[in-house]
Amino acid sequence: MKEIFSNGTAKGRPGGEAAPAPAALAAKVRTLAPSMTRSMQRVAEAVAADPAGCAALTVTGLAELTGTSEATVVRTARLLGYPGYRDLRLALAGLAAQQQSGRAPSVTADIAVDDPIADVVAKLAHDEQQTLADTAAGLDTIQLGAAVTALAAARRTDIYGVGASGLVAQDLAQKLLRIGLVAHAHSDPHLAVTNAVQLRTGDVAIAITHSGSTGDVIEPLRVAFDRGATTVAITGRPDGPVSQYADHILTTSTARESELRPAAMSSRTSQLLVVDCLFTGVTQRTYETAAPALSASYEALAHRHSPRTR
Amino acid sequence: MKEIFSNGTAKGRPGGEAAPAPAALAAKVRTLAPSMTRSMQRVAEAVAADPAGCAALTVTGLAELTGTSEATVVRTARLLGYPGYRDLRLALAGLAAQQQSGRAPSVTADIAVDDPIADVVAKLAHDEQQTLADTAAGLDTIQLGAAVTALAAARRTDIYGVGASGLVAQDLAQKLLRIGLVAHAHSDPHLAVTNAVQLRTGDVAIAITHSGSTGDVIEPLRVAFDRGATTVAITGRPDGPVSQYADHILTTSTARESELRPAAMSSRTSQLLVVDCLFTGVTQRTYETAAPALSASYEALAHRHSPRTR
DNA sequence: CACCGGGCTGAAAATACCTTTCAGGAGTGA
DNA sequence: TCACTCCTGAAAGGTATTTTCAGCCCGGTG
Repeated sequence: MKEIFSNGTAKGRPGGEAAPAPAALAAKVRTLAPSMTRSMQRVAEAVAADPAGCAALTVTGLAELTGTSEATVVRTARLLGYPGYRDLRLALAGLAAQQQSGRAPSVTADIAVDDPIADVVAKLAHDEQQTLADTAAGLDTIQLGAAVTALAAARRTDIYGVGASGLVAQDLAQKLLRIGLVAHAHSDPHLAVTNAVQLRTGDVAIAITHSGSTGDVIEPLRVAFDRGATTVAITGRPDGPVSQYADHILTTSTARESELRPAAMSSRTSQLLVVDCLFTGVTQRTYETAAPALSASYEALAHRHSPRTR
Repeated sequence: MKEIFSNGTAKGRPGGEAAPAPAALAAKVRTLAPSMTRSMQRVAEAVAADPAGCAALTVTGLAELTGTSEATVVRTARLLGYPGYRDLRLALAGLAAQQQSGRAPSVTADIAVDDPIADVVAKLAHDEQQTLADTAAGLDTIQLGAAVTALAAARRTDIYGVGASGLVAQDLAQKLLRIGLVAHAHSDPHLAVTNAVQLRTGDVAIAITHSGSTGDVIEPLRVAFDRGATTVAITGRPDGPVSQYADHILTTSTARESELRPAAMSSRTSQLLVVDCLFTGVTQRTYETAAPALSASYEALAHRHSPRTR
């Protein structure tokens, strides 16, 4: 056709969308899995389970292996952020090579009801570490940078979260207050909406929801969006309803969950890392005012600690 | 040696030598270069010089780049031990990935004011992972087990925490409520004390304070202790004042902190891991009642999530 | 100097592979 | 039950890779 280097892959990154995903493929699979259809999940699963093996297969081979069709394989590759299967396969080969050299056994079984307490500690710690690594790998630094910029310049910031995410929202609010910003966390949906109405261009609204479809936080974000505020979504489902009102989307990773390890646990870890990144970014950006504010709040609290404990 | 099948097809000969060449590609190129024709040398040279770049090219692209033809590229790939160009390209992608991973930005360094956002993410994630590892290693499983036992049998549980630790306290309370226990988090010191008075033997009181000397949480713990309740302290300073009223002490780790990474950040991570361990332990211990309670709360919340996103 | 043969080379044909289209069909909500 | 949406795979349609083959360069030879 018109292209000379048709599939050339060209470094060109037009819209600046999903990253080609280097090593964070397993994480991406887990993040996107819920939004996949059954057949696509089968493909994604096979890919995540054995990158090296899949890299050796053609589209047809992988389709047969998973009992699906070539079309489905290509669709899955697209969903994972690649232009087509060819590129997914290249990435897979890279991943396989890394694993080969990395040699990480990490035999992490699920937590069982009869696990001794020491095993529980080890497994929980390991899982949370994994969640952190996945989140860091999957976080879009462009989006993050944009959110930081907006926060640093905001007249005021409203943060919405309910349930477990509500605590994360409060954590972020506490942090931002400490560096002299005007931030408030809302977990009451009604108050959140009534406050959102006050926002205007230049202000920032942040919605935190793992599922991406929590009506109670989507509604205030929508209001803020309509009022012209800069809106940010911190969610594990970037394709969820919340995203349609978000100027910037920060994706948290979705870790394996089980009965003894509810989603709320890993999503919280992931969300907090994102929150820390936002906070640190803003602190850097506004260092001149943030540093003295931090010191001041630190000193003010010193009095609350009784006898000095050396 | 003489040629096997001059220009014969000779579809792969498994039994022979021909290693697929993992990472020793540059070496192979040098070894085989003398036996190559001029055009093939040009191709081999390009491949050795920029594996990543070549991996992004199609056979046609690489032919143009080297000023040769597709046929020559394929011949070169064969000479290097691959069945065809496709496989050489996969190997190249793997090689590129390995090189890529080789350069890890000194992630252990402190966060600087002018660090690019990507470094901030990496460093924060790394630090939190470190904190988790430290906490898991330092946690006394005997004390933890004792605390779990007390919680599982408690008539009611009060949890005290202020500031950042207050959020952790709420997190624990939320979790315990979800498995059918009676738990409440207090961040108001006055209310905490008035509630503590209601506790009696068999009940549990938990104080969360990083410094170990936060008067606002020590006071209610003291009251609870005096009333005969089982008391637990989650603190980073096991030698602090809070410990004198604690039956069980769970130690959180104190990670390196800096201006851009206040203690509150790592202490929170550490505290949350301990909280998760407590929660999981209690869930195991009371599985018969906890499991249905968890399912029930999960289902109750499903309604709060708007349109199904599949 | 003319001729010849071997084998490198790239254009083009042939094939394998990847992508797109499209219609049937399962699942869902009314 | 019916209408509807959207998943799904078969097959058509394109690209990329591989193979074939004729031309050409080069050195050797009469």
